[in-house]
Amino acid sequence: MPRRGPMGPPWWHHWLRNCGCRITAPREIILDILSRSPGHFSADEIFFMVRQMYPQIGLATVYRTLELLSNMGLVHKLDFGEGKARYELAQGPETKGHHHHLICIRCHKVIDYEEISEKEKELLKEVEENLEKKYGFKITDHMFNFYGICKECQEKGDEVK
Amino acid sequence: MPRRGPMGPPWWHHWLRNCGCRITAPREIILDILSRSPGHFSADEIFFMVRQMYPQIGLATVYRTLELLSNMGLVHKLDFGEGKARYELAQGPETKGHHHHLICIRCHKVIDYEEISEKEKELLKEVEENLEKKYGFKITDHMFNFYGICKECQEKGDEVK
DNA sequence: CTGCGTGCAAACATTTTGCACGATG
DNA sequence: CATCGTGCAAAATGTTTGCACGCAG
Repeated sequence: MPRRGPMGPPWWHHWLRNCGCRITAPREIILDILSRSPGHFSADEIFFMVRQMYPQIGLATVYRTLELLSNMGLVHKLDFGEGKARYELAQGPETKGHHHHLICIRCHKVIDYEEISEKEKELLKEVEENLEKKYGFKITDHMFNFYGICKECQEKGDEVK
Repeated sequence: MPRRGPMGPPWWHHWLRNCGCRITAPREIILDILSRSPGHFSADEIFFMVRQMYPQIGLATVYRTLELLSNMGLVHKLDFGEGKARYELAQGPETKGHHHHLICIRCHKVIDYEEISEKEKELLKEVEENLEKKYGFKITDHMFNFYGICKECQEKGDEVK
């Protein structure tokens, strides 16, 4: 069921092979679902989505696959302070390639924003290059979070109890 | 034991009062410790540090206090993918006010970096103002993470197993 | 045919919660 | 002196692991 181009294997096959990993149904289905679903999903949300196409899957496999993909840099493991991780595709043909969030520290609402100016893009590239040089890192991705209090929570006042 | 200025109460008293919270020994000690310890600490690391000054403290109180401080925006709850949260002071007289991390997706090593150019500072301020206007958020903090593969892990090759 | 990957269930770790007592303002 | 906050222990939750079977390469 993975969506493919006019023909040939899905784009992620070379990622898996390059890492010495086998191509299996659970991996294909998880990647397929992530690649066509924008947003951040918890492991059990992914579990339920995958189960609809592949009912015999186990939750442990979902966790193992997500960790694998995360170690490959294909998937981004996120934490918004809810006590469980969330995941999103980090790399892919249709990925915009940046993950910028506005997170409310009271209600944990998350807003994705996409706006990014040319100036920012340039500066970002510069910063990444400096970091790579200085620390010997091979940077594959980034995530910018802004924390604050959302409109609704501001209206509730400053009491924190 | 909290370190105070020449006289008068520690700087965080007004934060607590402003939120309608009482000033108690556990809260004072946790804030005191965080404010003089740079770095990111897990709940139980903080628990052990606090216990040395205040042995009767319970781990639950540490969690409750950290959540409180996090909701106030005084403390930053971080997740580097280790399966437990880490905390650091977000606001305070000596806080540099930015939390920028370089995170290895293989070994989860975290490098804090402090370098930030004037150009970046300006742009950041601009971006924050735009976001506040556009989404009605009151931004209190931010965190920038760059993900990649550290020098050591690069040497181990691409196999991810 | 040789491992690697999977499903299941049990184990683990961290974090949260209920309750009765004690401290704060 | 009325609550709010705390300590303890138990519970809940999310995530990891051990093992035997099955499939990819």
